[in-house]
Amino acid sequence: MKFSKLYAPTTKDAPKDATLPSHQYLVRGGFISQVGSGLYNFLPMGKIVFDKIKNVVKEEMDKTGAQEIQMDVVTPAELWKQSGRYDVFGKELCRFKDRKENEFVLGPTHEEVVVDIVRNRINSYKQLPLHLYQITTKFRDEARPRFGLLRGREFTMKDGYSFHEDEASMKEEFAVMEKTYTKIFTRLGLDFRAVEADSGAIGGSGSKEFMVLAQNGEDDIVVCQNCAYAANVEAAKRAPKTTAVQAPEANFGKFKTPDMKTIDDVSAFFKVDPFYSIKAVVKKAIYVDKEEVVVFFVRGDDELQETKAQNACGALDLVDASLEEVEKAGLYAGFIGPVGLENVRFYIDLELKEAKNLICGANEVDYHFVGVSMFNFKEERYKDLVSVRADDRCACCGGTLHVTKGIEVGHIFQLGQKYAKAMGATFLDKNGKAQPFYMGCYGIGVSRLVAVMIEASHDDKGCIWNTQTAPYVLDMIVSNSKDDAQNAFAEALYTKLHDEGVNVLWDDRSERFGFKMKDFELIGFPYALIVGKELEEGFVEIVERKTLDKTVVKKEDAYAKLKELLA
RNA sequence: CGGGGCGUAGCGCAGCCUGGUAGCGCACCUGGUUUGGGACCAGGGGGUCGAAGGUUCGAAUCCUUUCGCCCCGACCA
Repeated sequence: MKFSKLYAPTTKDAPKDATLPSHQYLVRGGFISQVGSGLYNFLPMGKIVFDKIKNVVKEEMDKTGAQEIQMDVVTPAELWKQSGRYDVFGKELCRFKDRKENEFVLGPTHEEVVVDIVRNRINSYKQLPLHLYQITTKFRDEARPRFGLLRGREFTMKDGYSFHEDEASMKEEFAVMEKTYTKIFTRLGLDFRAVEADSGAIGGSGSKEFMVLAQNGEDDIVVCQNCAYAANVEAAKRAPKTTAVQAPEANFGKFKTPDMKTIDDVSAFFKVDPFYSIKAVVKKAIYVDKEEVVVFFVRGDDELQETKAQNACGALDLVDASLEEVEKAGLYAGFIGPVGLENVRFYIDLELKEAKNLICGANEVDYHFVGVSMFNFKEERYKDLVSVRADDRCACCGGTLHVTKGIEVGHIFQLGQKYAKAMGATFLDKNGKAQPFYMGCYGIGVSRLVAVMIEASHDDKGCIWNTQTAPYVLDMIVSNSKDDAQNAFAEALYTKLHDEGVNVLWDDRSERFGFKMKDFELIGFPYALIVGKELEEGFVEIVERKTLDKTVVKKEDAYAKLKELLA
């Protein structure tokens, strides 16, 4: 490709709303252009990069025997009503009606559609397992699109769905996908971790996220310094917390604690470490048909993890409860405790089970209990509720846990029979009995990966692509476009490389040297060949984008050297 | 969804407070000089000032409504 013909509108200035490097450089480098909130066009180079990433994903998926299909972006609302997600999904689900007033949705994911595809067509266990996937457009009406391609509303995802006769087969495919995803992200040259994750509203049991470690990640991940344990904070576990501080020995009793509403107030008053107190967090849980105030109890020095809390009570959503709602539920803010608490749904963190010598609210204004022991609560009240933090201990090996930022690029789920059951999709098993399918589902954010590649690899001059994903692997810069000798040398080499199928760009524009170099650095081709004034003495230069190191080579050696670098 | 900000040329902005019919930098076009780090000189094109309504002799500027975009938070399969 000649640069003079390439539509790559590069700019010196970034759009003012671009805050992340990936967003700035992809726009400045002429890869993408914004057309609306969370909506982006891919320009020629953006499309090349996108296709390269997509091909890596496709190749690895095909190797596993998964078959590519394409489902419609527009899907009838009826399917969503069958699965029950029409009401559950919330405003992210973009709904609309056609001219005949029929209801549709823009697919944010395709479990319903794929179940409809196999329903009544796969009738026997002999036809299983089956894995269908697609790489297509999705639409989610995000509350707040941001970060360019990282959180757009329209995006491209690889989503695969597998069908199985039993749980064991489902788990096998899950393991295959974990390996496959590892291959894909390794091929793309990314620094990533597979982490334990919350399944969210999609449902199912086991789930793992693939996180690229990056400063600007949206997710917090807990990583053990000692062993392989890694998890999203939403699902992270830890070894039960302990303390060296002496427990306050006291008989059970009620004490007046005027106006002491915080853990700090109370622990200072009783001169007791917050570890030995119980913190109450009041939330309003929202269900399909009702709203309800729910109380969560954790140690005084712990924090509630909201996703865990939401899972504990099975709510669609948790929001902060207003003071008014708290009072209406018969609670006294600042003096709430599990002992004697009635008529309110509540949950207690697992680590408080059988704990002794605690202080908690007495459910009476200006009073706290001391010497509380946690014995007589029902088993189902105990749930994992705490937010794991840096320096907590690993549940697997006791090592120190650290917290780092990650960008989710892949997520694999074991869905079980949830969708097949809801939608009546069954097959006949070996005993001739109708069974709902066991399903797995596996996603990769393909368009998001375009941005992630840059988030993970850039400097203050621009993008740094690797040869696997670069729009062009080599940028040939003719320093003086009026110089016949330089042009002739460049053209000969360009033609040779081009004919051999090397993805090379020839900057033949009549711009000055510095201008072309800046574009090379901004766009971030892995290598540049500079054909300049030293050609007269028989030399050209090869520049590596990553290090910006320049190597002078004899002009007749340039071809061999480039072939070696680009191999 | 709560709080805030911004819409003036392709991009980045000034002008608005105190109304008088629009300007700067970059980009673009023509000619010339230049050619190893985003050149220089000369000339030139391009904006119904987001939209609608109102006040006024007169509105980018004041008032009302509306649309869009962005930031912080909540949210985020």
